Amino acid sequence: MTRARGRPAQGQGMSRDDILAAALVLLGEGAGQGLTMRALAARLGVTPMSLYRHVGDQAGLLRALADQVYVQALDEPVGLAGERAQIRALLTRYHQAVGRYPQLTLAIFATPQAFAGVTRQITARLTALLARITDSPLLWRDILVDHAHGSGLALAAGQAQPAQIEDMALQYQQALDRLLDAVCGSTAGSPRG
Amino acid sequence: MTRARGRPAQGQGMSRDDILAAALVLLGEGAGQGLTMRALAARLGVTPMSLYRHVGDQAGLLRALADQVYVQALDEPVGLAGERAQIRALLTRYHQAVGRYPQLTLAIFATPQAFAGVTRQITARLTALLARITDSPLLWRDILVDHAHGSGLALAAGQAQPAQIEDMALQYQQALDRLLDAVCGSTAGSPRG
DNA sequence: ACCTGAACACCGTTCAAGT
DNA sequence: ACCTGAACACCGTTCAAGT
Repeated sequence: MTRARGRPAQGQGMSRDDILAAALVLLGEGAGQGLTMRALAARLGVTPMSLYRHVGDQAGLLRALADQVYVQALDEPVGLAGERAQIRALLTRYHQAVGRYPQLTLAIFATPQAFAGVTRQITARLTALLARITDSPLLWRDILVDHAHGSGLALAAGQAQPAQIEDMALQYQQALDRLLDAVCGSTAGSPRG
Repeated sequence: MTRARGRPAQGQGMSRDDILAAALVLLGEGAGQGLTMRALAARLGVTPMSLYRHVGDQAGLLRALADQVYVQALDEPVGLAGERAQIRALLTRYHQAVGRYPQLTLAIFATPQAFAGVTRQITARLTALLARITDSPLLWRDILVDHAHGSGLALAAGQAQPAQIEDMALQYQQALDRLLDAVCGSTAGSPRG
């Protein structure tokens, strides 16, 4: 049951990915206030301190988790024509990630050092896409990202049941469509939006 | 220095308002990860347990703080004609409150039991106002509230300096105006928006 | 290199006093 | 009614081992 004291045998040590996977399971269970280093270590059958070699500290763990969770928003969708459709897909996937682990999103907001690099990639791509359909790409980028965060965090406050999550996703898409209408409508030169 | 052990003399005990005021000071200092019962008690020169008779538990404290901070959003503005102007004033004040103590907002999202009653009043008034200028008041209510939350919380992540806060307020107003354009524009029957 | 145990400085909260 | 001290079950993290 308890692990040997010294260096583990070849292939017996836990990997960084083992830690991240266990952390996501813990977050997925919506366990209490969420993720702690000690609870995570207990689930892995390991002392808390052994985590530090792999993830740095708690902020490092959160950052690694954010990277892993949010990177899926950047998945290339195949055969999606038009900036609007691509923006829609990008934000829908990002919102899905934010809403899937609201406790993680909350923890990241409370731990600025944990802000993921992949988030900057997402906003950069979003800005580039917006620049092609509006004169105010930065303004709309902030609006769309802030709205996605607020909508995703409402899941944390709502103690969302799995059934509600689908509803929330639909509601988000509705809201997003209205916002994209506004983005297109706000540009004089766009061909009918 | 240290307080007597028994019941304090007349008028010597701390009041609930003393606790809330000290908590806001603590939050305002952006102290570390924020508000703890023990740090709050230490600032009041009191043992942590003495707080519990006044505010219940930590969720109760957060709820009381949220009520006190967010209620200012409901201040009646004098001589503000038109639904749009009233919505603008309501949301601007709400966003100001959310952004003034982002740590509090974050803590409330993480503690759903702490959700303030005054928040429901704010959304109710917002819905009533929206119903008079759009066919989809609930959809736009969610969009506007989620956006205000996301924008306010960005302050927590950004470790905002006081100077930046003014900029953020201006940026929010710009964004809000665009969104209100969209609200008005989305209704066929409105007289030119 | 990778894990352990003990330790330090914290948490929120309950409970039995004390006046 | 209102505050205290001791206690319980937690936190994140450092440090000196152990293999």
